[in-house]
Formats: sequence, C-alpha cells, structure tokens
Amino acid sequence: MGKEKKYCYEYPRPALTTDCIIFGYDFGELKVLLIERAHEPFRASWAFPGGFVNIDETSEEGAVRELYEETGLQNVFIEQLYTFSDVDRDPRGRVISVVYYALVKQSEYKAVAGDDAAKAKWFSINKLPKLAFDHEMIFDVAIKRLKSKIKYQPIGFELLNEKFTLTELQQLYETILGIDLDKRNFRKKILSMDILIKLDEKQTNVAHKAAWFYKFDKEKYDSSSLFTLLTPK
Amino acid sequence: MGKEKKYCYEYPRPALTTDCIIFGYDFGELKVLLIERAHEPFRASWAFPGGFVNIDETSEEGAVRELYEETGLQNVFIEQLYTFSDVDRDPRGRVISVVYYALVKQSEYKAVAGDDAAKAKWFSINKLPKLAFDHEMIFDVAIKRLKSKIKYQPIGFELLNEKFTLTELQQLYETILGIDLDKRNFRKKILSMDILIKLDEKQTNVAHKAAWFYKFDKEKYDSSSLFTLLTPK
DNA sequence: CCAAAAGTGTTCTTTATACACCCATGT
DNA sequence: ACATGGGTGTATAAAGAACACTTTTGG
Repeated sequence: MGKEKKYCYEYPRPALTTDCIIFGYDFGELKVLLIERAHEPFRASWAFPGGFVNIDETSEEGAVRELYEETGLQNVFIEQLYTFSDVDRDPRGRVISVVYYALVKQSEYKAVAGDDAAKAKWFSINKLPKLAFDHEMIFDVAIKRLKSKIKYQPIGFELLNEKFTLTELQQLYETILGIDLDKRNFRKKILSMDILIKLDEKQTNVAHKAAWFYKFDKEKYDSSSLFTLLTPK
Repeated sequence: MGKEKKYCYEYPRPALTTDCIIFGYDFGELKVLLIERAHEPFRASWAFPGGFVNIDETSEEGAVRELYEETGLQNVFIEQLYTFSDVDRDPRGRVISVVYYALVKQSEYKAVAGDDAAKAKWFSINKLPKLAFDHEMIFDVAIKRLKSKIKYQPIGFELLNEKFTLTELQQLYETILGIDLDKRNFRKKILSMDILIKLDEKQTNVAHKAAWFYKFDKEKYDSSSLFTLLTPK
C-alpha cells in the first residue's frame, strides 16, 4: 500500500528535488561533503546530499531539512545556486532539482564525521570521485559561483571559525581562488573594509609570535553596501 | 474529459511553471513586457509572461516557448534568474516557478506590439501596474540582477540594435544604473576593452555631427575573460 | 548662423602592486 | 639560539574621476 499512486493531476508533473553542495575548509583544502547512495539509481555512487521537496515546504526549506537529515548540519550559510531541469537528468523519470550551496564553519566541520546516521564524507575538491546523476555539472557551476562570489561578498568567514587570524583568512582566499596573495596588501585591504573586529585575544601554544584573533562584524557589513576584495579579471 | 486527472503519483507533486521578465529599452526608458491575464486567478491583472512547463522540455525551453507563444519574440538573450517556491505563491495550489529574464533588441521591440495574439504591453519600470502572484518580488530580484550584471558583463548590447552609437550605449548604461556617466571616461573605458567594432557607417539625417556606428564583437568577447565596466560599490 | 550632439586629452586622485625586515613564542 | 609564522610601510604603477572646447550637420 506504500506504493499506491493516489496523487493525481490533469497533466504530468515532474518530481521536485533539491540538492546541496556543502563546502568546508580544512587544513588548507577546500572540500565538499558527499553521501554514498544507499539505493538505486547510482547505488554506491557518491552524490551531493539532497532529496525530494515536501509539498508543504519551499525548496530552500527542503534543502535545509535534507542537509540536517543526511549530515546533521544546522544553521549554515545557504544560498540558491541554480535549477537543473534537463529532461533526462534522472533515470527514474522527470525530476528537476533546485540546487543550493552551503558553507560550513570549521567548528561544525568535524560534527559531520561523527554523525553515524549518514555515510557522509568530505572530499577535497581536487580529488572528487565519480558522481551520480548530473552532479559533476552541478559541481562545476557551484565552484564557479563560489570563486566569483568570494571576490565581492564576505562569505569566506562562513568557512572559518567564529574567531580567526588574518593569516587563516588569507589562506582561505588563496585556496579558493587558487592564487597567492601578498600578505601586506591583503591585510591592508581587508582591514580597510572595516568589517572585521579585532578581538582582545591571541593564539596560544604556537611556536611563533601569537596572532590576534578577529571576528566578522556582520552588523557593519549589512549596513554598508557591497565590497570588492579583488578587482575582477 | 479534458478534466480527467489521469497522471498519478505516489507522493504529491507541485506544478512547474516558468516566467520570464522581458526587458526592453526605448527612448531612454527601461521597460518590461507584461501580459494582461485572461483567466483567474488574477484575471485582468498584469503579469510576466509564463506558463506551465511541459513534461518533455527543460524549464528554459518552456520559458523560450512561452515567450514566443505569448509575445512572438524569438532568439532573445535569456538567462535563469531564480526559482520561486513559496508554498502559497499561487492560489491554485503548490506551484513553483523557474524564472528567467530576457533582453530584447530595439529592432524586435516593436514586433511585440504588432502581435495581435497577446495582450502584451510594454511598461516603463518606473510606472508598473500592480502585478499578479508574487511577480512584484520577482521583478525586484530581476532588476537587481540586471543592474549588477551589466557592470561586469556586456549584456547591454542585447538591448540595442545590432548597430549602435557610443552615445546610445552610454545612455543605456545611465538608464539602467540610474547614474550619469562622463562621456570621455565612458568611451575611453569601453573602447579600451576592445569588444566593439567600429563600422564604416555613420548616422544620417541628424541635425548635428553624425556619430559612427559600432557593433559588439562577440568573438573577441568570448575569447577574453570577464570585464568590468564600473568598479562595484 | 544657430542649435544640437559628436568627438577628443590632460591633470589629479585613488587604488593596486611589489617588496624585506624585525618581533614574539615554543622547543 | 633557532625555527616558525606574525606583523608592519613605502615607493611605483595603474586606474578612475573631473573637466571644456572644437567639429559636423540640418534647419
């Protein structure tokens, strides 16, 4: 009786799913969280977490829910990426997917691995396995968006801890953009934006001069307008 | 028999629609094309052209098809904007819409008014009527996207004729961005990008010095990387 | 000859880039 | 005392912004 087809319409309708590319950052590497699929199609393949959107929730609510169910993650930065609607993108039939991307703070990064419910695993974006469905295409769109977005919106903070050093922030930018940045110029620029708060706290137990911690000043950012970290090329 | 509900599924599915914000440019004004709705809900209200996506077409194909059916427009620049999925955005039930925006060349602008099939009408974006559904919200997203996009991608050309003068191009930018630009600086910048071809042709029958026509060099643009017309603020 | 828009360079200011040494801390 | 990464300033180059007059054309 679980297979009854009791929802009927005058015209055929596609199924609506949502997927989420979850970016994390660890040890100087940009990573994404993948789920090993338990069922056909693409059983045992890796895929971005996602699933069917309920009839009483928005696609974003669905993405947030699936994210929690499959990875245990909550309260992450999430934003709509693109809607994929190729007719043959899913062998089960017509399925369209509203895809989101999320950024996970380092403090929450570990939590995922500890979640026993899901077969979730972080992969460096340079060593991705073969992906299910059209998820390789989706990934390409996501990484491109992240690279371009980070240049003019301070979303980088979402991948670090609440408190971070300027060097950590710089390394994050270098990793995502794949380029080296000059330390003095980077600091000059990011500090001149006036969106960082220098905390009264330094690193401890480091075998070198301890760095000051900073945090992102969300209020100040929201009240200002956009900024640009790098001039677009 | 037209009302038979013969497409049945195990779980409820939202209906999938697509809408299209069509931007045009005329006499120094940025306009959008609206359709007067012939049926409930929102009968006699104005709305962006759109409709249900067929089961064998992508949302973009649906948008292109609806655009043609409702306005006669073909071969326009079109790009996905955002997917709207609020649970109560359509009184008929759960309907999600993958929304696109399109840019129409001036040479095709008139064609629309001549199409007798549709109750289509251009409205200045400063004098929009009340819109159906959540189309006011959709418009806000679209205009914001257009303003930000035009700063770093040469989509402005899609709103002019094949041949245009630099003054026309400048006025277009001024209209969309709502700011005045310096003539000499604008020309210096746009010409230095090397994406315009100066034609061997001038204006005729103008009561002032005739301006040279230019056209957009798509090949050169595609082979280069992004450019920036204005530094983001 | 008048009105209207086209076309054209230079100066100044702001922003970006390149670059090297001393400092604090743990081992 | 040494190895490690933290923190800082200045000079040069490039880009952006401000600004005014001459030219061409039709009426």
